[in-house]
Amino acid sequence: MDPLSSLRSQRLQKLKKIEELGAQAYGYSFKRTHTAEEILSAYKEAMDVSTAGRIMSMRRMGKASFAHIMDVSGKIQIYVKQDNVGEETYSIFKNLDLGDIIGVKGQVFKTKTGEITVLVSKLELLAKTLRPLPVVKEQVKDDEKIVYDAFADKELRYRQRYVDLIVNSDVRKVFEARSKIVSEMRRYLENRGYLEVETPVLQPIYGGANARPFVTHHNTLDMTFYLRIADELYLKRLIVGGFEGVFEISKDFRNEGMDRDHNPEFTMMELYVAYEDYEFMMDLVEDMVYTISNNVFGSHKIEVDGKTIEIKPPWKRMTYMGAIKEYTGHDLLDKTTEQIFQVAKSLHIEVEPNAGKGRLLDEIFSEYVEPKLIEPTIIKDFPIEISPLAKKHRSVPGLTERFEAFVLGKELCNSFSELNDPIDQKERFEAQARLKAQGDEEAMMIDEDYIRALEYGMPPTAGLGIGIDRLVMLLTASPSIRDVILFPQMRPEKADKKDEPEQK
RNA sequence: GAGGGUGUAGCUCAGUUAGGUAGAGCAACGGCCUUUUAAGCCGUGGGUCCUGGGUUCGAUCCCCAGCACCCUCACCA
Repeated sequence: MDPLSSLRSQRLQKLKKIEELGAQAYGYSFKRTHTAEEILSAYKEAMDVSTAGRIMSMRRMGKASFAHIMDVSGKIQIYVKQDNVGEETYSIFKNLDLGDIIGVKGQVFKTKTGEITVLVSKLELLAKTLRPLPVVKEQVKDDEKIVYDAFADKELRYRQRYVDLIVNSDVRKVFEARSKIVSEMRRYLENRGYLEVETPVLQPIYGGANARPFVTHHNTLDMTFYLRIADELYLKRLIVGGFEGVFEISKDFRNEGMDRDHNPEFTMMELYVAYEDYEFMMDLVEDMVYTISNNVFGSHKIEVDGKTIEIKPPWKRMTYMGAIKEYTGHDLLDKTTEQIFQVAKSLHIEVEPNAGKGRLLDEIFSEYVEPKLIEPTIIKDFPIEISPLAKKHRSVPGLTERFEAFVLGKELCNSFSELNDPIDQKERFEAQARLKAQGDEEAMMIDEDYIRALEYGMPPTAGLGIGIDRLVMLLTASPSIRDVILFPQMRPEKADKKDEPEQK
């Protein structure tokens, strides 16, 4: 027998003993009067409480034992004494393991060492564990938590997030923060009167971003659908339809590489506001991120790698070309493709010989500018070639009214004055189609229905897309997207003999 | 896609300097123990050393291939 199943069978034995003692191993409900944290904060000598949680540590000394049980609020120590609970319950207790979930009733007291503890008078098993929990020990010293033998194997933590959440309390904090961030964002947008809507995930024509899609098939219609790569084109159809402020918070799917910043499915918030432009959106995004941070963390500073990032508006603003000039010394506005090509070469950027202007600029920008944008910075007026859905700049030819905000060298959001000229939009789509024909798998498809919608007239509109995962990474100082996604995408687990159901 | 790293007990890790099938702490099991607290004391059990090949009398270790995860770069928002 392998060791894991021997640990399991020991637990199965205990389960049997407990049942033989007439107790139930899997309860139906348990009425609590206090959470662990409430007991600590409401402490009064001899206060009666009823609380429940998972056994995280046990110190047994013959006929009396201490244990800590943990619920969502924290940990509380319990003291189980045979004289108090009776022999029968105590023998049940002796068959409990770390990880078991129990409910207890009793009076609160302070031990010699001053720890608030429940002196148990009644104990009920609510769920018996069959698998051993990773044993993590903690010691609190001068407010600093020292963790011994932390459950640290990232692969196991991501694959078995339930275990990670049980033993690594900071993990839950990240996801609680994530939930609050989304909820604060929703409230922020609703307070401004914008309407949350839902648009299709399954799309016959994908669009709104440059990315390769997931492909699927509908049986009854016998046709190909794509999982959306963006919500954009549907949301703007709603602006055509007369809504004046709509947003959607939802999953997008991109069939691309996975790394620290990319998960195949990720959460996006897109917002469209009629009669506004990108300048309006710059102010909005600054204020929104600042407000969310304040409301969730009570702070507008972020500590990362020993750096302190101030996110209070106003953020630094630069033009795209201005930023390239500042960080490379080259003024590329009004330059020809050939001239830009030469500059790229002189900057030691590898470029394909037939790369277009937009591509060249994008390479230079990504290489020389992006990594420098540590403090929150808004970069505006992007080249038209890489902005097929953005409105032409009102005064500078070749540019669009598009901006992105960067923090810690990474993009935080993407926004523009939306292109509402159907003829211009059609030409942009056609340019994309030519790129696609040349083999650019990420170029956009022509969406005739979207053009038709624009032909009915879309008011001037400001649009914004903000990646929720990356915003959460920023605000929680998480180094990997996998740390802010509960169940990140992983390669399938190898079939593990140990995990096969036992034959009985 | 390229390079590097890691993979040993349920968990965290040693180790095999030079090839002879392996150790610690915690957890588990048994005994003693009715206010302890990262680990009370004594004892016991527990391993396909990631997988598959090769070299060898013999491989956890050396060689080759593969898999998973991590890091860097590339691709990519």
